[in-house]
Amino acid sequence: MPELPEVETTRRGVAPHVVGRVIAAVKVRERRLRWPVPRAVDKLAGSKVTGLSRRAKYLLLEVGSGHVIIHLGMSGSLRLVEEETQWRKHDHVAFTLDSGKELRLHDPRRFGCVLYCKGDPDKHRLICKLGPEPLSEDFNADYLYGKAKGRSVAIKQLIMNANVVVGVGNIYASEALFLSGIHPTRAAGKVAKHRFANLVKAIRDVLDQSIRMGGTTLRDFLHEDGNPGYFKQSLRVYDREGEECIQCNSTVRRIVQANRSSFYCPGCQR
DNA sequence: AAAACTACCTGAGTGC
DNA sequence: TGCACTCAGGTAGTTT
Repeated sequence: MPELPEVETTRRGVAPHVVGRVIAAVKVRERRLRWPVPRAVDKLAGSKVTGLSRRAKYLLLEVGSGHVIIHLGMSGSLRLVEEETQWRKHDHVAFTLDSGKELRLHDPRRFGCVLYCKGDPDKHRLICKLGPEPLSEDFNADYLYGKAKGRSVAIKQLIMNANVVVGVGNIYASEALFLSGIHPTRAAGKVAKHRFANLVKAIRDVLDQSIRMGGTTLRDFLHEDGNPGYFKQSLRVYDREGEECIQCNSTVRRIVQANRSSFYCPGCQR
């Protein structure tokens, strides 16, 4: 389940192999992703890739006149393979490069997308309403406090809301709340003002650490080269229900919020 | 406006 | 072994 660190790790792994290359062919095997892959994507054969950036969990492949917007959904991954490599089940889209390599999107659950955006991607409907990047200076204690003020929604749901801040998925939300000692069900508006600095720092730290470690691996995430990341072992509460807290003698609990698992320590988080 | 809920999808895991 | 079932989760879109 790619979260922001996995997407960033993918971007860094893939970029050197695609930027500056010409797309020799586009192959679409399965158009039915979250939204149908538009024909405009097929027509990019012959275009040069001039950049690969990221906004939230969207990868933006810059081509001559616009961008290919790629989202990995929950089960997607991008791999670079030789053009002759046998297609795997659930490989849906491939960009063949003039180097002979191919960038392939693999996504069993097909929650991801491959779209084309002409012009400024920041104006695209999927991107224009997004909140700040968590690692940018725009995301700070004052900002988050302002967003939380008067809100009754649980703090965990607030930090997972992409209109508030992007890139905080289910795993890192639990981790960041543990690090900052905040109970996941606490109403956002009832979190004391002084705690937002800790929460912002925790979100930054957990994402930054994960990027540096190459992304968490859980279930079906694989790096672009097919090797798993190594962050799972350093998760502090996520998927540790029933285990002892790493910093007190309490037992990690699992609850369900908005149909998602939340893990927390009842001793450390209030 | 905010919050709650639904839909999309497949594979892994569990219980019978 | 196989079937039925639950769960996992990002996020746009719809309903309350």
